Amino acid sequence: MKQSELFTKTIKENPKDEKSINAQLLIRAGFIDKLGAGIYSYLPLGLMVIENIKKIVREEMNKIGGQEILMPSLHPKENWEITGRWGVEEMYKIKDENLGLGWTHEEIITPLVKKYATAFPKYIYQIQTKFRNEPRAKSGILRCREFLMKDLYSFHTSEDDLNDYYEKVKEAYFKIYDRCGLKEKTFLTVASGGEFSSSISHEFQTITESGEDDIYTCKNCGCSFNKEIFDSKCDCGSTEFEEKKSIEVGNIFKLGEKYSKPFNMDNIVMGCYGIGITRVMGAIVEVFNDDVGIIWPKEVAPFNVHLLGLDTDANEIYNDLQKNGIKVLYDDRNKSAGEKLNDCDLIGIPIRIILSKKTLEKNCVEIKRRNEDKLELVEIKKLIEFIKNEL
RNA sequence: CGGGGUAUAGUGAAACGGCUAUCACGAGUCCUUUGGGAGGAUUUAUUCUGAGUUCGAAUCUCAGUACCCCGACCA
Repeated sequence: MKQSELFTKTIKENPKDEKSINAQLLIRAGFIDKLGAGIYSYLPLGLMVIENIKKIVREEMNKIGGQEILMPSLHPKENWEITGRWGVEEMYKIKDENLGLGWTHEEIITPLVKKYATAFPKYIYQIQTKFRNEPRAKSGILRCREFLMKDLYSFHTSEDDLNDYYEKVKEAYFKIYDRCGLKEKTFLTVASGGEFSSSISHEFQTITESGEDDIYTCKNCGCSFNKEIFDSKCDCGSTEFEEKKSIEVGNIFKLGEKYSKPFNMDNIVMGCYGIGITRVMGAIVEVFNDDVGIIWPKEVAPFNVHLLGLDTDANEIYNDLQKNGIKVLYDDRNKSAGEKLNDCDLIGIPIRIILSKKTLEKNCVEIKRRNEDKLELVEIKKLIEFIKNEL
C-alpha cells in the first residue's frame, strides 16, 4: 500500500477530549476516529489490526471445534422476556418496535441451537458488533457503547463434558493472547459470575494502568482474583498478594441450565466465552507504546514492514517486497524526512526500511525494528531473504 | 446515576464586556524542498444550542446538550 493513497492521516497534537493512551495514539496515528463517547470509526489501518485479531481468534476457535455463524443485532422483545432480561438497562431499546439491540446473544443462540442442532455437543461462535448502553463509556476503545466481540456458546449433555470443554477454551484463550503479544501481561483471574451465571467464572485480565479492574495476584502460586470476590486468602493458603490495575480482555462462564431451561432445552448445559476484539486492540496499544508512538506486536500489526523513501524513490523495492507476499506500507509521500520518520514511529509497524541516497551508495537499505534502537544496513539484493526471516 | 471540569476553523491554542474574532498546524492549488515535523503565494468560522443582562457578549447569568476525569455500575 502506498501511503500517499491510504485513507488516513496522522495528527501532531493529542486530541483534547481523549486522555487514555490507546485513544490518543490510535487517533493521532490515524487508526480510528471518534464519533461520540464510546463510538469510534475504524479507518483502514485500524481495520487491518482488527482483521488480524479476528483471524487469530477464528483460527483458535476453529481448532477447538467452533463453528462460526452471524446473528442479528436487532432482537425481538419476546426472546428477552423469556429469560426476564428485557428490563436490563444496558440494553438499547427501540421505541414502539419491541426490538432491542443485542448486548449478548444467549437469548438468540439458545433457541437457534435448539432448532438446528441434531447432535451434541455443539460449539457455535460469532464475531459481531455488540451494543451496550454503558453508564460510563471511557478510556478510548477500552469501554465502548458499540464494540466488536467474539462470543462462543457451547452446549453439552453433561456437566463433565462442559467442564472438559471449559478447560479447552481456557487453553485456546491463552494461545490467542499469546499470539496478540499479551501473554506476559495477561492473567487468568477468578471472578463472580455476574449477570450471566450464579457460579464462579474466569476472566482474562491484562495488566495496564488504564484498566478499570483491580486484581490481586497471589505471590505464592500466581493465582489471581478479581477485587469483587477477593477475600484475602488464596486457595494455596497464602495471604501475600500484589494489587494491580487491569483490563478484562476476555471471560468464560459455565452457565449450566440458566438459559437452556427457559427455552425448554431439556438436559442441556451451556457455557459462554467472550473476547472483546476492539478491547484487545486497545489493550495492546496500552501495553506496547513509547513516547513517540505505538509498537505493534508482529501478528497484529497492520503491515509487516514500513518502507520509507527519503531523498530518493523506493518503487523497485516496494514492488519486490509486494511480489514476495510481504505486507508493506510504502511512504511515497512528498514530505520532509522528519515527518516521514515521525509518522513511522507513531504508526508503529514492526520493521522500518529506509532507502536514501546515503544507503543507495552502498547498495543497501537501513533496517530498524520498532522495538529496538539498533540500525542495521542490509544489501538490497538480500533484503527479501532478510525480511522473510523476520516474519 | 452522584461529584468535578471543559466547549472558539479539520487539529491545537489566543482574544479586558468594545475596531473586520487572531495564530500555528492540517487540508486544497502553484513553485522550491527531503536523515527527525522546511519556505513562499492563495483558499479555509453560525465562537455547542436556546434564552437573558447590556448601547454593545466568544467573554457575564440561567437552562439544555456534548465531551473528559473520579466514583457507582460493568460479560
